[in-house]
Amino acid sequence: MAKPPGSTKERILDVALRLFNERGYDKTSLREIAGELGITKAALYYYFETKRQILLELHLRLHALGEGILEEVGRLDSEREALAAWPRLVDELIDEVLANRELFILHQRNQNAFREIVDDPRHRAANEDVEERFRRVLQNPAIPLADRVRMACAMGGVLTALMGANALFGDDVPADEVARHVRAAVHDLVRR
Amino acid sequence: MAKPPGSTKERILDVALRLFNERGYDKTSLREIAGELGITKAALYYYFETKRQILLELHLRLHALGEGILEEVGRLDSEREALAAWPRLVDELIDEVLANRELFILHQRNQNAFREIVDDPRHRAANEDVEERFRRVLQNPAIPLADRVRMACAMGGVLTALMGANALFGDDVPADEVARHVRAAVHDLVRR
DNA sequence: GTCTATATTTCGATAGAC
DNA sequence: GTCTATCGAAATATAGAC
Repeated sequence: MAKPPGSTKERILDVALRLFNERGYDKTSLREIAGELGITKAALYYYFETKRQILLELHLRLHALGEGILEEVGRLDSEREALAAWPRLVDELIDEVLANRELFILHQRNQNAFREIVDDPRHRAANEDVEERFRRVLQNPAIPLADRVRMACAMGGVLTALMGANALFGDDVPADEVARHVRAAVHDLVRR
Repeated sequence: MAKPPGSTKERILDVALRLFNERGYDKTSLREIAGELGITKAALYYYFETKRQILLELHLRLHALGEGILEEVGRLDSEREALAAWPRLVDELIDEVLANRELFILHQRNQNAFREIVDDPRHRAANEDVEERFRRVLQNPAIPLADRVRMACAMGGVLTALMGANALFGDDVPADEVARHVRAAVHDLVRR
């Protein structure tokens, strides 16, 4: 499952991630990706069947990233458990966004593109349980709607403030300082 | 500036908005837009010079929407003024998102597409002062970073929870109830 | 594994009749 | 103001040599 980190396939994915974020998935051609790697477009087809597969593999990277946190989310059945766990889960989300900013930005900026891969069997297998787990919390009637809304707001706030940190607050603000404030802010949201 | 609400041009914009949200800007062809209106692709070019112009006009709709709120933001120079005004400004944002959900979703889901129009002179004229006004608040060193981060988190939370309300909390939750909880939640963020 | 060359499709945009 | 017909560009994807 974990590919050697210098392999051509991984280098393709790294370049694709960067270009998808710079120009958007639809406006990035395979020719451009290949060009940055010093190979030709045709060579990409040795590693990926279609352009979508490249996007899919990047999506699976995000999945792999969140497996630990999601497994925990899935076990939060009762109101008491969920409310107690959320501050810690939000902290983990913050850490992961900081460590994998590009990957999160890809998903934020290419939401329409990702709708193409939802039918792919590889995506379905990896995603069905994820959605199920999230539903167990955010659509759980045992938890008051007010608290579920606060959880969603916290997640949205974390993503907005961290992914757009430089654009929002200026290029000179230290990322760790922003992160510290985000942590404090959203903790006020999820802890009663 | 305000076009008759039943005119062909407005109907084109309405259909385009819907299709851009359903399939994404890049994957929506002019042929599809025309087809939904019962006209041909060539007829669209009587109203718009390019496909981008359609996206631009939709962007200007959002601008027109936020003029009132933005004018107020621009006047918030001091820390005291800004902190005092934010709860009310967040409330106005909530109202506008509720009243114009499709328009906000367009911008959330097609961030890459909008980067094509930043160079358009019509966009620059409308946008430069907007960014300037936001910078006056979110990049104002007179306001503690902690508070600016809270403001950004509040905005992100509002957008996430309201635009994704059905997907997040289920199709059966009443929108106004979600809005009420969002209001309460983000008020905890921006008021100290 | 990587190349050259090409097939195929689709799209944005234009010309000109009505 | 809307149409038919078409152009030209660019993209994904494939075939087959090396």
